[in-house]
Amino acid sequence: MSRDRILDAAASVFAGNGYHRTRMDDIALAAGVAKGTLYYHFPGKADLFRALATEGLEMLLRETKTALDANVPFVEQLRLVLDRTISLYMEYDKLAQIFFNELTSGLDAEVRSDIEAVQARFQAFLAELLQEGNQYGSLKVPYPALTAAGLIGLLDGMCRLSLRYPEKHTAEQVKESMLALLIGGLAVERK
Amino acid sequence: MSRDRILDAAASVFAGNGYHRTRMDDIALAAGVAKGTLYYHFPGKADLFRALATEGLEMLLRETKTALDANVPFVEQLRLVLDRTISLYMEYDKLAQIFFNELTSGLDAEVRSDIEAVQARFQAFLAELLQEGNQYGSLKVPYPALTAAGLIGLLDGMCRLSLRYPEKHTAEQVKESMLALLIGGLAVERK
DNA sequence: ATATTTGTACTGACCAGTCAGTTTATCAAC
DNA sequence: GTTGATAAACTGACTGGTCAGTACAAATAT
Repeated sequence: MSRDRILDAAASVFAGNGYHRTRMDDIALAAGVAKGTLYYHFPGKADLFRALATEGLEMLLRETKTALDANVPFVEQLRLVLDRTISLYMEYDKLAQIFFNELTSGLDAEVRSDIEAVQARFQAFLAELLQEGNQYGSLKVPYPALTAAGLIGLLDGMCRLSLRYPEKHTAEQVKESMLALLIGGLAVERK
Repeated sequence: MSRDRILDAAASVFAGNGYHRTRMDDIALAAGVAKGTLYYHFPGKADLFRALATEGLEMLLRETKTALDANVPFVEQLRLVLDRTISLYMEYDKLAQIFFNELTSGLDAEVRSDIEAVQARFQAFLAELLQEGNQYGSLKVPYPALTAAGLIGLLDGMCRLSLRYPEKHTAEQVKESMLALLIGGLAVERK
């Protein structure tokens, strides 16, 4: 099916150039398909992007959830989830940056809200995890939703730096830094 | 000078609509100035945006640096800096989101790199602060640059959520959550 | 005199989206 | 298994709107 070829091509072209700098003609070219075919499968550019983004984010959510292991302490669960998320981010680097960043800007409101909905589900998933940690007494997180949003940003910021200067910071260091921060904070001593 | 009026207007229009959805005519209208005047002062749209972004980020950097107080423990210094940064973010909310997010996407490479340079200076400033904390034995941060990048993302993520749902999360809660995380981490117990 | 500003009209590139038409699969009926 | 018919998939030249940037003569500061 050429619909898949289109999505694949769109992924790499969007990833390489960003939403606005990507022309429908580019995608058609990359997919080895006529421009009209794009519009046969998708109502328009925004919808194509939406399909791509939502499917990608769903995948991230699914993959991350499977990393959970209920037979393990909460802090360890958090570690597993972050580990998986960071790995996925690194693997689908360009695309990940679009999901986490480009969404904010420039898209028509209706399309954006769809994508934000999926993003919100990922955030809610993290928040819930933190909340459970609170209940089981393993964590002490005053505002889980806020913290979940922060975690995503934290992850994004670190991964982005690591991707920009791969020779300076490996994925392992990202995981290490993040975990250290989450578990014990930055300070040497507990007051 | 109408150059300032233009920058002011550009700030609010860019902030409201994002870079791509902002027309030069809009800015001219908002500034109460003829379109030609825009081009009298700035070579083009991208340059206008660049001027705005770099000046804004310079301001952030300057303001944040003045929040420092050398006669105070490092953890407290960190608190001061974050406090100031979060306050500024909240005050210039729309603009801040552009600085932190829109920059990544859609801009021509030459313009973007200018802005990224200023952003990098802010990041470097934070990294240096962390580094000093390490040396004085107050902090234990394995990779200051990485952590600094993460902190910016963390801050951005939390502030964004707080701005989207102001009734749910106040600026104070953002500061509180962030500090709690940075000082002690999420976990209840130290291993 | 020079620098700045205005107003309006214009140009030209760019690009999302269209559409009339062609090809390819599907499936019956003889 | 060939024919013919109907739909599904695909094509690519073309259109139309948008918008950055230009032109320029006249007005107004400085």
